Amino acid sequence: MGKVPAAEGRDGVLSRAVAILRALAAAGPDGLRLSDIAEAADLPKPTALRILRTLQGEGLVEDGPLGRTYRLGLDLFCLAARAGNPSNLRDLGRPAMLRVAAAFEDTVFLLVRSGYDAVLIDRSEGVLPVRSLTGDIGGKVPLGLGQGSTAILASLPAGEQEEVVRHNLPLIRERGGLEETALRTALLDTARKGYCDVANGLIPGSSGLAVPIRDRTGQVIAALSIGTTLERLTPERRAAMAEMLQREAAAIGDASNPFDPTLRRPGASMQRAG
Amino acid sequence: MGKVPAAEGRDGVLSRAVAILRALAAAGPDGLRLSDIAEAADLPKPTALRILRTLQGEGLVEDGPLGRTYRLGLDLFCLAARAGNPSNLRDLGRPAMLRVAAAFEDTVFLLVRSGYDAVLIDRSEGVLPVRSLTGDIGGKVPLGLGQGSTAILASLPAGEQEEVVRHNLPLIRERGGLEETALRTALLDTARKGYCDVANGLIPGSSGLAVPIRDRTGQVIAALSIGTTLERLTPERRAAMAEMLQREAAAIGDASNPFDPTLRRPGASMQRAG
DNA sequence: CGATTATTTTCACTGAATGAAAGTGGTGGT
DNA sequence: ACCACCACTTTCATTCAGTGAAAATAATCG
Repeated sequence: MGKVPAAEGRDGVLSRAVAILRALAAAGPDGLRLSDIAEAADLPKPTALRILRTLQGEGLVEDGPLGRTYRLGLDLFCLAARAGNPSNLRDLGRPAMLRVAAAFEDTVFLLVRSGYDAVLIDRSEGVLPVRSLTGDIGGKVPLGLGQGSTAILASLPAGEQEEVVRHNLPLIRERGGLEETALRTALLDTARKGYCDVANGLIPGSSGLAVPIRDRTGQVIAALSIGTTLERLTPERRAAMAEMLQREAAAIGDASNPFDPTLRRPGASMQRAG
Repeated sequence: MGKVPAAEGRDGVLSRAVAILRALAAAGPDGLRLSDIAEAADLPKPTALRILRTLQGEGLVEDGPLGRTYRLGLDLFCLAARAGNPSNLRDLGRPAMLRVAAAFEDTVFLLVRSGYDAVLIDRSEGVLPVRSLTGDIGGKVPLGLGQGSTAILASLPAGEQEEVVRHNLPLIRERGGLEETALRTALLDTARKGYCDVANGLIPGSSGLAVPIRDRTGQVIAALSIGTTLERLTPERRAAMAEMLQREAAAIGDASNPFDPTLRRPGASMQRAG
């Protein structure tokens, strides 16, 4: 009869179903076979099968390309397309992104913070395809890896920033980002200038520039970022980009709803508005 | 007792949870209160609450902007970002879309068929923002409304096309599309030319051009579409666009996996591989 | 074709899910 | 300040949805 509040039970069909969905998401578009799913979600096969059938009935899962495989379905895509829009950021940001992309003909990214990560929620392509660290829309990067992500980290309150840095440093190092000293310098630099242009050159020749987006209470909620190449990032363009990004970011922040609990700190996961 | 196979039960926590997710998706980014959710999903409040809590624990649902509201969470967005990629179409299509967008500086859309509808699964913006019928990524249009959607419909086998037309005509008419005669003419015209440029002028001044994407078996699976304005659609540009779209669509189709069961006909919704 | 491995069905059991009812908290009217 | 109202939350006895071992069936491979 443990009434432990944080008893993150892995039982209940619902949690199991979500585990299956996660397993399918982790797999590619070719899908997974029942056995793989059962193993990945740590479920007996009959149970996995029953859940898959139900999900399939709901359209969230569909048959994969090769016979007897399963993958995430179109309905799930449609359903979730309207998710991940905290403070209406996606809608508010779209026009700004288009303007920036049109002005510089480079790719523009919109990232929101989620715990220790930043999630890419929108993108507007420029003339040349730029590879983003997050992979595609919906992808995550640890805060501190890449310009947008670093712009967010640099704008967090000191305590929170410290916690995130401590948590993410191993990940950042592992993925070829900055060392601790360089990262801390970059954070200070970003905070001072109001934009981030550290070349944590993960993709050789690539670079970018990002600014934090703050709501009206001053809390960082997102970042607006440009991805480009080193040679296109001339001093003049850099200045113009920084100026425009800051202007657009301010406009987005002003328009966003300040009363948004999505800025939950990573540590405190159970604040009830009691 | 009842062993009715098609007993699409609305019971089972899973189905109930999905009903709740659907309700939340239908609501805007401001979220819904418990009472509204319970009503929308046709569930008693305690049940709805319990499910919401579990979903929230999984990150699929989060607190809304105003106190005591719920909305779809970021995790759902991340999860589903990798869904809706039948035949790997999204990945295969991306480079083609970028090329087309760069060539004409107009917005490019990638639509896949889903039953009686077409779903927008990707978009690459041009210089001027074009409003798409589907709203945003993840949005649906009935087949036969808009160029991309019509390109798909025109390429279906006769019987299937007929069924879809009969099913969708009321919807199309209601939403300001073509009348039956005009639609049928447009379908023939599209099939003959290999691309669709009917100006079912839903958005005045807007127009576009679309081609079907067929897999190697010849089945239509998607459409590649350009959205532009009437004055930008000069005869020369139209010809160049049609040529390029057809070339790119053919390349995508050749690269796609032909053994994909996603081309399920709208009628047969319960084909079990027994 | 037979051996192996994956999928699916069956079924007796059980605890997860249920929802009526009671309790708590917050909001607005006077 | 008070009360009346409505929304949210907790409790708990009931029961049926979910479970998974085992067996049957189907696919795969050498």
